[in-house]
Amino acid sequence: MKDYKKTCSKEELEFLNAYDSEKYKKPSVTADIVIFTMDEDDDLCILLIRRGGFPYKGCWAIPGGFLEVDKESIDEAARRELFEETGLRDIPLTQLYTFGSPDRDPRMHVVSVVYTALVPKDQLKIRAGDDASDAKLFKIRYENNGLYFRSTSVMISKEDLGPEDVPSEELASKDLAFDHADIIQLAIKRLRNRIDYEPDAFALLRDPTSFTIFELKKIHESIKNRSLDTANFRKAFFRSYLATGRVRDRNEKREDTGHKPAELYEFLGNQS
Amino acid sequence: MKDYKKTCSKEELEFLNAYDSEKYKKPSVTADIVIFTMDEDDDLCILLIRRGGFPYKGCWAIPGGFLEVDKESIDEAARRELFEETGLRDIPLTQLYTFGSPDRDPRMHVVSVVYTALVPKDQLKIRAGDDASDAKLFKIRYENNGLYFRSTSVMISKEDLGPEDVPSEELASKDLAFDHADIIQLAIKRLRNRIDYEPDAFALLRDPTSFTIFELKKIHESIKNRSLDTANFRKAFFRSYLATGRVRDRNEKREDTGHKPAELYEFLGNQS
DNA sequence: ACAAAAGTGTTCTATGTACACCCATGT
DNA sequence: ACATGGGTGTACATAGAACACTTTTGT
Repeated sequence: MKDYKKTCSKEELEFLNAYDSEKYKKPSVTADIVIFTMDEDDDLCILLIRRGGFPYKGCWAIPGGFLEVDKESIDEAARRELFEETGLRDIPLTQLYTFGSPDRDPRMHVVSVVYTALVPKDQLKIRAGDDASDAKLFKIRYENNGLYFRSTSVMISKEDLGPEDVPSEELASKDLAFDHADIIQLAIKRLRNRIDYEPDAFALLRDPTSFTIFELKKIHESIKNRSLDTANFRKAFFRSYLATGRVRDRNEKREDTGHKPAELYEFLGNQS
Repeated sequence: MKDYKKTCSKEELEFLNAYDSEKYKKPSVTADIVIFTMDEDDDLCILLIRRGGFPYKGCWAIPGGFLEVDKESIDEAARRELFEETGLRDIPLTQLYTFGSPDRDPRMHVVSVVYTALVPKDQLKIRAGDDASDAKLFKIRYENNGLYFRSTSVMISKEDLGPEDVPSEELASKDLAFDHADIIQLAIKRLRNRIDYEPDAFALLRDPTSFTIFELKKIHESIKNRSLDTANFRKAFFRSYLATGRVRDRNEKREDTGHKPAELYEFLGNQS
């Protein structure tokens, strides 16, 4: 693909060099990310950023930024945004959906390619970016058929403030910037559908190389927002992951837990 | 969303009116469509267009075009392209994926939002557009772990040429323009996954208001590229569609077919 | 002793798959 | 008579959900 100009005819090369790509009006393109994590209470959370400038100044929004034209793919732009916002690389990123109504942003026509990232507990160090005045984790809450967000008490920030310094904050869908409430709703829906047949949950473990079945179960429970049967979850785990070689039994136990020690497992990924 | 400027502060309104959206370089955005149909042999086909201009002049490509900025959403752009290419409106369109590598198009950085359309047999009247020199249906063929395309003998075109006038044409993935071979491969993969739990197959019926189980089965078979058991297909059909009210028994039979008359059914859609 | 989680077993039902078989029609 | 599809029934394996029960640890 990169060598197209080297292999094409002289006539075509002339056409390409004379081509004026600015003759048509273009939309702006952003890569945005819905970043999911588990907090200390084993609740599903998303990372939101308070907007420092217009439009929607002061509102909470999902992280994102403009595509650097001719320099990066949208996938790379999403990875770059994730790194700038969380300091994390090599996190599984999946494309969610692309939004492109002309009136999404009052400044101009913006096409947003949205990705979903699953970030492991504890590894997340939120960096409040230069253009963003604040960043916070919000628990996802479902109340009277609407979506709400409550900021987690334990916060990670630049100054490492204690829990007392960060008052709990409650957000409704309508308080979010742009169409980000719709985007988050879709991301949650997709995550819930995927969790039954994709190994997404492993990406949210504190340590995928050493975890118990109960820890994995808690992730499934908070994503599905309902409790699961222990026996049935184990059976499905053994069938789907241990028997297929995607998970290995470490033959070690998690001890000093206040209850019966649990077997530890290691996620090996999807390699053959 | 449209009334944002009416409800915001004077200060913000000044900001928005002074905002210069052209200060950053933007990519081009297109809406492209993978259009699936069944041909007379009950084989799965896609509609391809032969490119009349550079780049990839003379190569076959999926239909698509640039987003009209500030005028339409990408969904609307895809619907517009579908109408311009096939003359069909109100066809189910689902967003497939967004491609955005800088080197996809040798002219400039193009972000393509790709949609999948399922077009019913017979209703398709291909219009060779002004910028496209030719349009054809291609059967999808799987040979030695690669994807190939063979043009259907029976063709619909402006001049209504007979079958003899259109020689059969064989295409390999590498003969397609841009990264369209990858796009088509992904579209087929998604269609195959969806067919088991989404009512996509009904959209490919000659007449969704009057069809037999065998006709529906043939669509499933050509999408999955393998034959299915009659008894099992019926059972699944009764369970999934008749029992849930998404399909109605017409209490009529298809006759004069050279075999036992078959019961006719009507697809009612997904309304509650 | 008790809480908390670890871990095992049984039962019922729904689904997917394989396969054997008979039925009705036009040629 | 026969090809072609229409249509029914049985049998088996597996997956999911419900639930009862025992085990092992730290406090």
